[in-house]
Parts: sequence; C-alpha cells; structure tokens
Amino acid sequence: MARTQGSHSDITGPKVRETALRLFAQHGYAAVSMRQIAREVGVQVGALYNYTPDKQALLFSLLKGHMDELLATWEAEPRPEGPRERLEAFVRFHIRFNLDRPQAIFISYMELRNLAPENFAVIEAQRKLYEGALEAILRDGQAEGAFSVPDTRLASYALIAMLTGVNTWYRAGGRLSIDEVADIYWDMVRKSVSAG
Amino acid sequence: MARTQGSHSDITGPKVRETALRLFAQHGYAAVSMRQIAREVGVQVGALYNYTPDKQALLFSLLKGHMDELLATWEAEPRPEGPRERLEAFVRFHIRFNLDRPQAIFISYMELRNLAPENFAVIEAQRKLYEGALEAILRDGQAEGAFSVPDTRLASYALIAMLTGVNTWYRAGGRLSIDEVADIYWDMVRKSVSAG
DNA sequence: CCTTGTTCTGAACGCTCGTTCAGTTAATCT
DNA sequence: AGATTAACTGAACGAGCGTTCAGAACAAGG
Repeated sequence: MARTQGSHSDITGPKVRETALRLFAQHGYAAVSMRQIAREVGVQVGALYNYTPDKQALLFSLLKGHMDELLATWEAEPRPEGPRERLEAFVRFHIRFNLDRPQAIFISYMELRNLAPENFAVIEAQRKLYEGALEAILRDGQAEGAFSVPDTRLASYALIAMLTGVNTWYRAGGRLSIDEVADIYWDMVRKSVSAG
Repeated sequence: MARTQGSHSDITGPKVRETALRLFAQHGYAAVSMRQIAREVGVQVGALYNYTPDKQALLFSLLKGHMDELLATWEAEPRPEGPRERLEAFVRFHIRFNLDRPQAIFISYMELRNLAPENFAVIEAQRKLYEGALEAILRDGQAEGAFSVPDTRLASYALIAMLTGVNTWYRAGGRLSIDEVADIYWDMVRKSVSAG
C-alpha cells in the first residue's frame, strides 16, 4: 500500500526537513540514520530520496536555508543612525533571531565539519558575511571615536561568541524574557566597547 | 605475529588516548570508528579493548581526564586579593588553559550529547563547579561594589562563552601571541563588568 | 473509465559498525 | 630452559548503515 490518504509531497517534504533538523540537533548528523528520520516522519526509508538526493544534501540544505534566512532577515532590519545605535540593533537582532531558532543555530555551529568541503565553503562564506557586518559597525564606531576597540576583528569574534552563547543556557519559560536577556547582554556589550 | 619489538602497554595505551582525542576532535565521536583509531595507532582493532572496555568509556575517560586537570590546575593557581585581580586571573587562566589544549576543549563542548546519561551527569557537575568559580568572583565583586553586574549568573555565562570562543579562531603562529590575546580579552571583560 | 504521473512500499545491495575470542608471539620469571 | 603472562592478531558475529529500484497504490486529467 502506497499513497495513503492525505499523504502528499506538500506535507511530507517539510516534515522530512523538520524531523531531520530536530534529530540532527538532538543527536548529531553522524549519529542519526536515514531510517530513523523515516520512522519519525512515518514513511519507509526509500521515500526520503524523493526529497533529497542523499543525506549530505539534506544537511547542507538545512544549513543553507538557515543562513539565507539569517542574512535576508538582517538586511531587512531597519538600520539606525550612529554606530552605537547600530551595535545595539545588532545585539538585539542576534539574540532574538538565535533564540527563535535554537535547533538551526545549534547545527549551524556543530555540524560544519560534517559538510563536504565544497558545501562547507558556501556556508563559511555566508557566515563571514554576517560576522563582517558586526565588524563593520565596530570599525565605524572606532573611527568616529564612539567606541574604544583596539582590535575590531578580535572584538567582533568575542562579541559574537558571547551573544551566541545565549542558546546554551536559555530556556523558554525561564525567569527571564528574551527582551530582558537582550537588555542585560546589550549592557555588557555597550560597556565592553566603550572607553574604559 | 603479535608483540613486535618495542610495542608495550606503556606506549600503546597513551597512543590510543592521543589518537582518539585527535580523531574525535577532528571528525566527531560518532563519525570515528574503532577501526580508524586502531589503524592510526598501528594495531588491529581488537587490541584497543585492552585499554578501554568500549568506545563510550574511551570518550568519557578523555572528558573526565580533561575536567579533572582543569579543576586541579585552577585550584593550584595563586588566588590574588580583591575581586578585580581575581577576575583578571580567571580570564588569563581560562584563555591560556584553553589555547594549550584546543582538542580537549573542543570535544568537551561538542561531544557532551554523545555521553551516556550517567557519564554526562559527572562531566556536567564538574563543569558547573568550574563556572561557579567565575560566578563567585562576580558575586563577591558586586557585593563589594567593585563590579556593576545586575545578574551574576547570566554574566558568568556570557563571559565564559566569550572567553571559550577564542578557540574557534586562534591559530598558533598567527599575528597575536597568547598573551596579547589575553590582554585584549581582559580589557573587554574588565569594562563589561564595570560601572558603565 | 482509462491513462498518466506522483508518491510510497518492500526488499535488496554491498559495506561498515562495535565487540568478542581462540590462538600466536614475545618478554619476563623461576 | 621451561613455564607463565601480557599484548596482539586475525577472523568472525549480528546488526545497522546509505542508497537503489521494481512495482504497488492512489490522485488527477482527458
């Protein structure tokens, strides 16, 4: 029996991606089998290959989709005047975006090494684009005298790591709301780049 | 033929651990096979089981050894007077310790989910002990009025993430020495916890 | 109602996995 | 020299892996 009622490409396709994202985030790409994904989707393993040419392409597609959305959403954000305001916008955007998609963020940082080299290069370029946006803000602010940052490249790495770290401990429904978390992080970021 | 000349437990044992650490860091626990470890050590796969009861115990032993060393080394560090001096000591210690053992740090953050639950609990408790040391410094400094940190728990997470992030970009022989990196990070940390 | 095309099943392919173990080799002990 | 033991080999175990594919089931179009 195939094609049971209500089972279409429009439903199975997204379901495959959602399930793969969840399982990859939970157990890691290498530890998750195609059969396991199929079981949770509710199909036989062969059916998965209607939606991806292979397992590697499935991982890449998830990461690529995530990075595309990250870059597009960031570029659609309002761009305030002044380095300080722009830095604040970046901090709040990054925290909000990350906390809204914990699984995608997780595999974006953990599964890079499981990408084939040519796929890795694509994702890495996108990530550098995004991190470059932060460094540009720091550089402008330093030039204008708004910040005191001796090494903007290094500072951008430090701040990105700090902000992305939110995902390791934040749990929805905890004692702090996303906005409260963003307030506290922005306070630390603001001071860390100011004249000391 | 077994027991070729110069091949003893004293040599093979450490070699197994070193090789496993390197491969786990490079490809991930789930993606590395016992046969691959054996090949790089230069023995048949069966010989590995003279040094570990199974693959999981090998991972746990590496992580446990690393955490033991981290805690012991930190406790052996001189403990300066005053919160500000103690915070600086922590920052410099953390960066130095991490950059000296990039592979062990890497698997300590990446392979936690591949630990069996009872093993995970052990490592997690040790990690909390270490992170608690930072929070205690922040709490004392806040109480004494040396720092301005509204939420010491959250600030400790933020700082740990920032400091640990050094490992993702630092490469020995780059344009900055470890001490120069530590100077810059300490500058940012110092300002981020100060009155703004 | 019959054809066409999409979606899925069920089974199979060759391969690798972690782990076990009887037997072999070589160093050590008596 | 002979016995003992630690270290390792070589082969095997059952299980699971990613991937392929012929054919079945169903929806849609004429």
